[in-house]
Amino acid sequence: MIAKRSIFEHMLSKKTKYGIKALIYLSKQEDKTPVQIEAISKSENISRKFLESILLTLRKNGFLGSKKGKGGGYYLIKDPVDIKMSSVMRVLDGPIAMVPCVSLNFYEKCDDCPDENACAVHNLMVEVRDSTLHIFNNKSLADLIK
Amino acid sequence: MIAKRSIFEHMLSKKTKYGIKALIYLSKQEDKTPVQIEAISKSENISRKFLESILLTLRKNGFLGSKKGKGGGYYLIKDPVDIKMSSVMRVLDGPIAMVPCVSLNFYEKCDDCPDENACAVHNLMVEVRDSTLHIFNNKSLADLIK
DNA sequence: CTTTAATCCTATTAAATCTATAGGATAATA
DNA sequence: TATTATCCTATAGATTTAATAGGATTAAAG
Repeated sequence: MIAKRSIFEHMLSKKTKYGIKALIYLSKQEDKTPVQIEAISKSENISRKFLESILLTLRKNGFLGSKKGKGGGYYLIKDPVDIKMSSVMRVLDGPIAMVPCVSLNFYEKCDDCPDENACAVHNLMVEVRDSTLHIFNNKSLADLIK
Repeated sequence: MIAKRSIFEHMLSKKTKYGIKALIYLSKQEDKTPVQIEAISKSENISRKFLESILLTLRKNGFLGSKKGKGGGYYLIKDPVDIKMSSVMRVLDGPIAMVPCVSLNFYEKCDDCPDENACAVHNLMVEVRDSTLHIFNNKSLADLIK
């Protein structure tokens, strides 16, 4: 009874998806009062501990600020307009797409491919990379919430 | 010493990549004489047994024909012009991208998401799906080899 | 100054998936 | 009948993702 997978199934890891949802949640807050993990977790149906690690990553990478102790929590420290989806996805990593030989930031040569300029698969994936990146580069958190 | 992954790393599984390479190899044959797995395996640096299972899948899905016994092997039974990349990728499955809730063919609801029309992540991924699918739908095996 | 509430941090487990291999069954050729 | 090659199913190994555990740290409140 396992549903067959589509070619689009795992572009977005749960980690990244949850991260974006948390960012959306935080950007909808009226003021910049810290919000507790628990609140976001419940509202968005995300495992408390898993979300904790995700928010930690977002904080360490300059998206969120935090406050410890009573009344503590997380809050956005960037303007949603300045948070590009591509940067969020890079930070939360998760394998989203394609082959390493096509990566701009973390290029890696394919073991099997002697000449990638002559590799038709490579060139196809470059095309997909560019179109996808174009979308993620031009979509901000602010765009997502409107 | 593990290289950090990019957001584009695993869009294309090795299975699919090898499958496309095999199809390209076969489409470059002069005549339709069967080619043995071994020959493709060596030429493209693909594990013999792994490739065997991939070719089997391609045959069962109408891309290849085969012949057993001496002088046997695989051969293309469709015109490269009629082999769309999207259909190859669907057949060889491999998790390529995105979230199941965005799949046209194998839709699946997200556990965490009560209303996906209101889900900003969902809508973002629909956009990426469409742009990627557009490329794969309009790229044939024939396009790849020229 | 003690209690309580929250994040911080590292490590580890569990589950899923992809990659690859094994080994024999089947079929075709010579 | 020997040889060559695909057919087929099962399984092992490796990698990655998802999730959990448990305590350390910090801050507020009384």
